[in-house]
Amino acid sequence: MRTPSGQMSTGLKKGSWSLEEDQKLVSYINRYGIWNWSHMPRFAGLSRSGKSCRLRWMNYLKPNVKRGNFSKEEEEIILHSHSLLGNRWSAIAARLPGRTDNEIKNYWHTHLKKRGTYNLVHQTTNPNDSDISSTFESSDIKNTQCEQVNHVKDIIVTQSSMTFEDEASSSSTITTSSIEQEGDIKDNHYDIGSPGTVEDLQWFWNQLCPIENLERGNNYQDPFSDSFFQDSFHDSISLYCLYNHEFGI
DNA sequence: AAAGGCATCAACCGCGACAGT
DNA sequence: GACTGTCGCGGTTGATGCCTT
Repeated sequence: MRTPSGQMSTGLKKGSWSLEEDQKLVSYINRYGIWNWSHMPRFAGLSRSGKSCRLRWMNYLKPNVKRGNFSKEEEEIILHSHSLLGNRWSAIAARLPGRTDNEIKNYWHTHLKKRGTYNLVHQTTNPNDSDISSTFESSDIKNTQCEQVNHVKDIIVTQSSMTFEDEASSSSTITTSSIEQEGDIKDNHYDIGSPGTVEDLQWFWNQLCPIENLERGNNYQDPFSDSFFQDSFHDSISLYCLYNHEFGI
């Protein structure tokens, strides 16, 4: 890792953090909390930039930061999320409690990037795992599910206003005119509830992921274009919530 | 054992978004 | 609207350890 590279011209230290610096930062934050990253280092007795302190805290010192190897489940979530969100590491990190965007980004570049897609991993590491793929054995089921996803797409595309609350929260709130017409809505909001289990999300991701859909064959229509996913508005969890509401999956 | 290449990952940097003045 | 300060994000760097020759 980076070695302590002495003092900058500004008098700020760069490079790896020492144990003493870590202790200073942790004890200061535990005592006074985080109030201003720019000014905090001086009060904490650190010759570091605010940015450096923030990064150190967020990626290493924060109590709930999870260390160690990624589990298989985490790996799959990263692959799925990346197929949907691209290099939006913070958004991906939001799906993995305890993991930081930096850690996920590093893990992607060092372990997952070369694998390409979730499907490749799924096939190579779970040759006998048929729980998800078996869902698509019947073309009728495929078509029905594809139609359902398309229905969700249509709703989204035709909405003039639609907002999602913080995806990390346990519930999502949607404001849409068509849902309001169909559901029991109060105050123009519809509480969808929990997005569901990991398995539910995996299934839904399978529905949405354009790369996987293409790999399933020409008769399986890609419900969304690539450009659709480039819009950060169309978050996968939120889409799943909407789908869940529409079809009660 | 030594040298060179490669992989890993903590940390840095630049930029954009946002809020306050 | 312009300016300034702060924060967060994503891309990149570079020191270290491991592996191969």
